[in-house]
Amino acid sequence: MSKTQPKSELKGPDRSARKRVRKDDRPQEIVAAAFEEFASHGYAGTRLEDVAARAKVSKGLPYLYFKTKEELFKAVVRSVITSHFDTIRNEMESTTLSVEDFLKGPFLKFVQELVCSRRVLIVRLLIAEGHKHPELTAFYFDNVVARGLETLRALIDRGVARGEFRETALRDYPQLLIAPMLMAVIWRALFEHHHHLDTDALLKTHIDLMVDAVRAPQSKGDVS
Amino acid sequence: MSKTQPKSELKGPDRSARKRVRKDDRPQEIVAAAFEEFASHGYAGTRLEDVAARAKVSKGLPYLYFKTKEELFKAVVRSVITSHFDTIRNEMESTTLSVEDFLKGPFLKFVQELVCSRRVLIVRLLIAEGHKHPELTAFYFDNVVARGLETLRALIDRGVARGEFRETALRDYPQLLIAPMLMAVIWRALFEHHHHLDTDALLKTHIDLMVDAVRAPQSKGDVS
Amino acid sequence: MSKTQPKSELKGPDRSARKRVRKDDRPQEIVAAAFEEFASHGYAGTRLEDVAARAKVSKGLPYLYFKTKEELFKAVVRSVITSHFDTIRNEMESTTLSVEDFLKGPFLKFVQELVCSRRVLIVRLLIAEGHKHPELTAFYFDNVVARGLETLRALIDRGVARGEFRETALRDYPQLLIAPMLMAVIWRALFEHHHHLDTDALLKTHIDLMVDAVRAPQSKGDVS
Amino acid sequence: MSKTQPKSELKGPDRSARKRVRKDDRPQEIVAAAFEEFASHGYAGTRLEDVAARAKVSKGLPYLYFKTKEELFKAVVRSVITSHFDTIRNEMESTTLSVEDFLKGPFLKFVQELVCSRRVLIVRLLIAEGHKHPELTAFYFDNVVARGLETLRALIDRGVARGEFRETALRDYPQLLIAPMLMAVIWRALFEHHHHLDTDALLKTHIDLMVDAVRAPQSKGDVS
DNA sequence: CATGAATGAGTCTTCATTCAT
DNA sequence: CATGAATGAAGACTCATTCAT
Repeated sequence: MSKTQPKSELKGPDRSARKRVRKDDRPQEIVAAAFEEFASHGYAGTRLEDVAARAKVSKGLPYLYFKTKEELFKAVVRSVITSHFDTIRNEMESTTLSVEDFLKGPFLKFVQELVCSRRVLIVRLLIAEGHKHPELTAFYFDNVVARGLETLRALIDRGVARGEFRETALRDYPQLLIAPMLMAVIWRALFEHHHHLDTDALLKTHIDLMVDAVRAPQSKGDVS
Repeated sequence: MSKTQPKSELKGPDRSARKRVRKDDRPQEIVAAAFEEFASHGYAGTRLEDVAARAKVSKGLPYLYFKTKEELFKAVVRSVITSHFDTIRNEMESTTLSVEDFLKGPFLKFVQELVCSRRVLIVRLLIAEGHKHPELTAFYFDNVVARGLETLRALIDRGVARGEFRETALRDYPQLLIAPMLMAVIWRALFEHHHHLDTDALLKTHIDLMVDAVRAPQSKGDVS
Repeated sequence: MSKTQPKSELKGPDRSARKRVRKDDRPQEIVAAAFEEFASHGYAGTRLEDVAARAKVSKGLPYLYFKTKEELFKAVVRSVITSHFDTIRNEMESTTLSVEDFLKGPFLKFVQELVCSRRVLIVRLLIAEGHKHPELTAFYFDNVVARGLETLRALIDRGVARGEFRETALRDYPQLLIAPMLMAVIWRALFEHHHHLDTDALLKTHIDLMVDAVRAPQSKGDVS
Repeated sequence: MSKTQPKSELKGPDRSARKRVRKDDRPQEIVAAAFEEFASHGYAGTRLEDVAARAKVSKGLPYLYFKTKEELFKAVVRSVITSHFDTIRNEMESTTLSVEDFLKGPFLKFVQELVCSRRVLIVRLLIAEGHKHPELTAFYFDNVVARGLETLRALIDRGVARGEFRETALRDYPQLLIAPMLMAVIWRALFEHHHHLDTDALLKTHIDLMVDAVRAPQSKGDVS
C-alpha cells in the first residue's frame, strides 16, 4: 500500500504478447541479445533495458535468470566460449595431414572464419573489460587460451618430429600463430571504415611466412 | 613578468609559488591523471571526480579546460599519440643499417620498450572504446597507424631493393610486423597473472622468424 | 559517452535557487526532513526522494552526506538520541528534592513533555525497525536505555536509603517507571483518533500509584 | 463428495491425498506464513514470494484468496486478534476469585503467556504499520483495546465495590495495567540480546505494586 | 581563476501483480 | 484450481555537469 505499491489503475499495452515465444530458451535469447549489446557498447555502456528490448522481453525478465548485470555478462562470455574451440582442437590432434598442410588448410580456414564471425567480438569485450572480471578472465584463459596454445605447441612439435620443421623458438611462443588474428579483429572493429584490410589474405600471408620461416632446410626443395 | 616570483610574499610562503609554477601545465596534469583513470577503468567506468582527485585539483577544474568528459578523453588519446612515434619513424627513414639489422636492432628495441611502457595502455583503451569515438579513431589511424604502416612498408621495400629480402606479401601486410605487439599488450593486461609471458622474447622471436621468412636466398651467407 | 551521458540540451527549472540557504547545516536539514519521513512511513516506506523534497534539496544531495539510506537512518536516530537525555539524568543525580517530590515533579514533567514531543517518534521507529539495525539498537541501548535505567535505579535506591521508600522489587525493574510512556506514545500514534487519552494524567496517575506502592509505612501519615 | 478420496489413484500415490486434505485450510496456512514474514520484516519488507514459499505454495496462489498484499496483511492481523482475548475476558467476568487474586493469578498468567507467545508480534506490527491502515487499527481498537480496557475497568470497579480497593484514578487509566506488557514485548524484541530481562518477574512486580497501591487500607488484614 | 556544493537525468534492481498454461 | 514465467512501475544510487562564492 501507500508508496510501496504501484498506483496504476490502468495497465500496460498488450498483455497478450506474453508467453508467445515462451520456451526454456528464454535465457538463451537474453544471453544472445546481451551479447550483441555488450559487444556494441561494452559492459558499462550497456543498459539492461536495451538488452531486454532487443530480446523482446520486459525490463525485469533478465533478472529472473541472472541475478545481476555482471552475472549476465559472465553468462554471455561463457556461452560464446564454450565448445566452439573443441572442434578445431580435435581436428588438430587427429589429423593425418602434414603439419604444413594442416596449418595452411583447416587451421587457416578456422581462423579466417573465426575472424569474420560475430563471436570474435567476445575477444574485444574481454580485452576491454577482462581486467575487471578476473574470474571470467581465468575461465577464458583456462578454457581457450591455455588449451589452445598447448595444442598449437604440440602441433609444432609434431612438425619438428616429422622432420617438416626445424627447431625454432616458435614452439615456445605459439602465441605468434594467433597474433595476426588479434590484429585482424581489432582492425575490423576500428579501422575497416578508414581503410579496407583483406584479413583473409593477411592471415594466409602470416601462415605462409611462418611456415617458410620454420620449414626444415631439406624440405625446401619440396615447396614450389 | 610571467615567470618572475610572485610579489605577495605575505600570504602563503611557498603555496602561491607552487601555484604559479603549476598553472601552465595544469591541463597536462589533468590529462595525465585522466590517462591513468581511463586506462584503469575504461571510459564509462572513469569518474571525473577521481580524475580531479588524482590530479590534485578540485572537481570542477577539469571543466575549465575540457568542456566534457569526451573532450578530455580525446585530449588524453591525442596526448599519448602525439610525437611518440615520430622518433622511430625518422630513424627508420634515415638509418644506415641494413634492414635486417634495423629490424632486429632499433625497431625491436622500440617495440619492446613500447610494450612495457604505460602508454600502450592507450591501445587497449582504443580497442575498447574506439568505435564510439570515430573522430578519435580517425585521428589515431591517420597519425599512427597509416603512417606507421607506410613507413614499415617502405622499409620492407628497401630491403627488397637492397637485395636483402625476397619479394613477399609481407609488404602488403606490414601489420604482421606489429601484430605480436598487440598480443603482448593484451597478454600483459589479462593473463600475466595466470601465466608469465616473456614479451621481449616473444617479440624477438617474431622478428627473427619474419626476417628468416623473407630473407633473400643468396643473402643467407651475408648475414653474420 | 553515448548512453552514459545525459542527452538533455535544455536544463532544469531554476538553477538560481541553489546555495540560497547554503550553510554547513545542510546535513542537519536533511536529517530533520528524514526524521519526519521515517517517522511517518517507516524505514522501507520512506523514499529518499521525498526526504530530499521535504528538505528542499535535489534528489542526489542526501547522498553527498550519507552514503546510503541506512546511513541516513542511523544519523537520524543518533541525532534524536544524542544529548536529549543528559539533562534529566543530571538533574536526577544532583537534585536536593526528596525522591517522591522529584518523581512527581521534574521527572513527571520530563516524561510528559517527552511524550508530546516529536522526538518520541524515534521510539516507534526503533520498535518497528530496530531489529533490522542491530548496531543502531545497541547504540540506543547503551546511550539511552541502560544509562536511563541505571539512573532510575539509583534514584529508587536513594529513596530507600533516605527512608522514603520501602524495599521493593521496583529497584530491579525500573522499566516499570517507563512503561506507561510507551503506552502513551503508542496510544497517541494509533488510537488517539478513536478515543482520546489524557496522557499527562495517565503518566501522573502511574507515578502517584507507584509512589504509593513503594512508600515506606511510617511515611504514610505524611502524605495528605 | 467433498471429502471422499480422490478417484484417480494412478497419478501421485499420496500426493493428491495430501492436496485434498490441505485444500480447505490453504488460506490459513498462507495467513500463518504471512504472519511470520510480516512479523519478521514488517509490511513493506515482506515479499509475497517469500510468504508463498514459506507456505509451500506457488507464487500466485495467495492472490487467489487475497486480492492484494494489504488484504493479506489485514487477514493476518484479524486472524491473530480474533477470539484469543475472549477467553480471558469471560474469565474476568465470571470469576469467583477476589479481584486481587484474579489479577495475581489468572490475569498475570495470561499476560505472561501472551508476552512469550508468537502472537504478540502482532503488537509490534501494529505499532509499526498501524497508522497506515486506519481500518485495521480501528478493528483492533474495537475488538481488543476498547473491550479489554472496559473489562479491566469493570474489574477494578468490582474491586472497589467489594471493598478490596480504594477509589483511585486507576479505573480511569486501566491502560496502566497493560503498559508493562508493551515494555516486555519491546524489550524482548530489541534488547534481549544486550541484557536479559525476566519479563515474568517484571509483570509480576508490576501487578504486585499496583495492587499494593490501590488496596483499601482496611483490607490489608484480609489478604492472606 | 578555483572550488566543491548542488543538480537531476539515467541506470540497476526489486517486487506486487497478472495470466497463459 | 494451481503454477510460475512475465510484466512494468517504482525506488536506491551514481555521476556528468553547473555555478555561486
